[in-house]
Amino acid sequence: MEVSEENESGNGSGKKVRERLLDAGEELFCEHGFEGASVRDIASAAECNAASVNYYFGGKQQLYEEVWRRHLIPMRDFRIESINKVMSRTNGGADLEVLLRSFADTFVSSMVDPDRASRLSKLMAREYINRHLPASMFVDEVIMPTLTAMRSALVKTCPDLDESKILLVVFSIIGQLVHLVHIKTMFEQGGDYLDLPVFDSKEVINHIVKFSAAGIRAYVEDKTK
Amino acid sequence: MEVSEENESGNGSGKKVRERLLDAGEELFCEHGFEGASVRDIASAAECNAASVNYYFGGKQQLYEEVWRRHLIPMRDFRIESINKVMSRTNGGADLEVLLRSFADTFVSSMVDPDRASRLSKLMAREYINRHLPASMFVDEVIMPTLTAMRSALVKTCPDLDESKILLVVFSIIGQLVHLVHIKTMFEQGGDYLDLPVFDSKEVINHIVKFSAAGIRAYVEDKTK
DNA sequence: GAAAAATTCAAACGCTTGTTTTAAACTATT
DNA sequence: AATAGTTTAAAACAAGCGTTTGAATTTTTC
Repeated sequence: MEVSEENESGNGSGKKVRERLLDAGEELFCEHGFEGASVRDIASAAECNAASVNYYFGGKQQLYEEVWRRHLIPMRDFRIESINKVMSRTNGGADLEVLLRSFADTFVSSMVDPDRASRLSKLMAREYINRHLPASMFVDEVIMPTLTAMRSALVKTCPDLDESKILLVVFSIIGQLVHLVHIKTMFEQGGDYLDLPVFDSKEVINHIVKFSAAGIRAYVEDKTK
Repeated sequence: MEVSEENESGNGSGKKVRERLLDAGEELFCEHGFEGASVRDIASAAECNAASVNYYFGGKQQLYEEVWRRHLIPMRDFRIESINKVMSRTNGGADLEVLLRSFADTFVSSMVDPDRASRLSKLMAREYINRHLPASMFVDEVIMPTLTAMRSALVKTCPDLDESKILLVVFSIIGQLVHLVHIKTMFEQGGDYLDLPVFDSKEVINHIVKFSAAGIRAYVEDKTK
């Protein structure tokens, strides 16, 4: 009845069921969301029985949380590291545009592993809007670290930016990025949006950087006057 | 077996079932989304039998579309009218901030009827991300008219703004507004986001106006140089 | 007022969902 | 080889979904 604790030693070739379930769960949760991915679909993608989800994780919800847990800390570290890299490269007085582009890039492809690069960002964009993780988990591990890292980077980059406005500024940037990811997902999943102009992600990110930099400087100029 | 066509004369006091279903459907779809609102819940909110949904509308999907259809044209007209009002008040050379504020206000409370003011905007923010209407309906009746009205208003307000950038600019504005509505909804629906800063809608709209105006002017200045 | 049509309602249908059960199969230890 | 512990798998379960049915009721029509 109890799961052994020493089954993390993958023997190289064929992964064990628990890990296959995590992989399949990640794939299907990212693609179809929490409700959209059924336990049976996940199990059959992992080539195992549906009951295994409950055997290994105790339920669908816990599998979902476990899928996140695998990537939360690497994601957070990757993000902070990427921000720090920008900050150190320019000795604190970093270029605002460079900072914003770095943040946008890591947001849209928020994993080190390029295979699941854009996958997790879809899941995150969903999670921003339809919460399925415990609030504490998403807020503590994703939102707050992001906010904190961006806050300190922004005050260094724009010393004249009022601290009370940083939250709003980050809100605008994330709002645009989430929207971009959703539209990307929408187009990928098909549907006939033929009369709608196509979005090129690189072009949109260029725009978000420029647009947001100008928006931020509007507040900076307020203070310098 | 056929529905009579002359039951639109509400006799003042108690509405007929068909209309009660539309009202209840609107309420529950807005609050819990398409999948989140069950036919049985809607029927019991409308104080009628669940089978009536199929009797009057042919199914849940058609009820959902009918809920939209009731408000799409008024919504579109209200929006365009609101934009036109701004444009005429300033004889074409409208203030960019005034235009943006008007658009943001009508987006967040996109109905004439103040009772369902913020309700429909929730539904629309959902629909931007999880499509349940036929693509043609949402694109033709919501996205395209919005885009067209904003495009022409923007070219009048900012003659030096490159037309190719307008789509991106509108994308940014809508991304921020959708994000605002979702966060508003999130907070209203509870959950313990106590350590997260509270958003004041008026303050956020003020910010979006200022932030976006600066973002737009970044492109204008490009061209004037 | 009777016949016809429109509407309401409870019940059931067929399907999918997440989860539990139960027994068989495998794996390692003694 | 026997045994105990772990893992798999098919089947069943209970609950929810949208929808259909068919009979009862109300309303309209003649």
